[in-house]
Amino acid sequence: MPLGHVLYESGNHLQHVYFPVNCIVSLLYVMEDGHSAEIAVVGNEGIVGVALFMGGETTPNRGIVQSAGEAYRLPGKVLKDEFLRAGPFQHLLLRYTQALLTQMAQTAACNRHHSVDQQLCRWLLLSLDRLATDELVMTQELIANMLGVRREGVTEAAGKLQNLGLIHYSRGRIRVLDRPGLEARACECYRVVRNEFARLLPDELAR
Amino acid sequence: MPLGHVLYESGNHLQHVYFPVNCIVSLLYVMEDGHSAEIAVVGNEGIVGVALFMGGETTPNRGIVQSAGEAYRLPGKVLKDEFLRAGPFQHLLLRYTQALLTQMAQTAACNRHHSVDQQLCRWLLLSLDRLATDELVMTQELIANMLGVRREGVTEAAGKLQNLGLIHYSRGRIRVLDRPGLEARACECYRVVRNEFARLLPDELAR
DNA sequence: TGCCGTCTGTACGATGGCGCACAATGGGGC
DNA sequence: GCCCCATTGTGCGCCATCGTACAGACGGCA
Repeated sequence: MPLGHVLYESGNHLQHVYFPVNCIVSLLYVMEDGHSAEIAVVGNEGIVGVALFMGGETTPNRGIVQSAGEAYRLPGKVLKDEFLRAGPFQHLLLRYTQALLTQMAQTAACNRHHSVDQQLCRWLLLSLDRLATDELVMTQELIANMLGVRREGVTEAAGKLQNLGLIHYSRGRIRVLDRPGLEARACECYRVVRNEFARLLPDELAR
Repeated sequence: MPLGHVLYESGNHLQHVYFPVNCIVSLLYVMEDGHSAEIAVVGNEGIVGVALFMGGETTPNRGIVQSAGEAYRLPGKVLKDEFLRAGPFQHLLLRYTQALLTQMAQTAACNRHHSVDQQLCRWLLLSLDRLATDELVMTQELIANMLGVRREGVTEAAGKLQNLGLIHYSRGRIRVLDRPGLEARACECYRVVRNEFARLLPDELAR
């Protein structure tokens, strides 16, 4: 799964679902004028394509690989059959979907009230939680797309964080040096989402 | 269900689910500093308390009556038992939940990119779609809480709409005079949400 | 009829983010 | 080892929204 690969496009009927292993997938809404905003981010705790088992077949979003890596792909039909058996797997999928709901809700609130600085911290932490490393391969331009802000805004915010010694970055690589420091600067949204995932999916995160 | 009644509070375990008949319920996230933002709005097409059957029992949101009226209340256990029978009712609930996902996603994107003017139009239309009348009983102060903006911002935006002859309001009552005109001024977000609800819940809306 | 409290209108400086333009830097490819 | 281009840094004017403050206006109630 290379960086930037589009798993599905807004409105297209999904053929497969994906279980990220060591990659991250962003769910993005792309507006008519080309602006975009990240709705949620999915890593190995989750599944890309909940619309398949929820019954909608498609959603008005784009699924795009935000950090390269591997993922399992499963034909939609296989997943749907398994889902319909109404076993523990179904419950797991539903609990994950609720966690996703929370993440989206929090994104909405965060977009309304918090500064770019805070959102960048939240975003870095959420992404990092879904990877095994402390390094992200990602240009500021791409981060800006995700957050739905200007690239310059990200440059400025990231500059502050670097000056504070919280992160180090250069040409498309961001390394996190002080995680607790980042958390302290992030808004409550990060914590709310993290706690809700921990509550709903304790086993998944323990793996 | 009186105006302002809180159906559930952030983090509380839900005891019941509600099926609005002629009222509207807002799902609100309230921040630590007291600011708030509406996440989604539920009318007679939907159900309040999806967390119950999704398996989470609770969500970090508040459910509050935004327009007085009546609703059916069902003990959570009854709904859950029915849900577990995995019949058409389950499918309906899941499709509704997906529609809710779309509404939240669109709210997030809208909060990021659109002006107060546009969002007010979207909000009025979404609320109106969930009522039988063309009049909302709601002060600008409350609308501001929902949208997560200043009351003055709503006053200004509403003033423009009134000058254009699209709405008429006075002391807590808003009447919509020109619906197509409002739609024209609303951002794409309204249309996306409406279309998605129509696609996922054709029968519900036809009632 | 008159009062009072709620609701709406208006003003003003502050500020954060936007759009644009362009400079500086550094890494990979030749 | 050098060049080119992707990436990052910086500056500037603009505008929407914010916070605050206070003035009008309407309507229910005494």
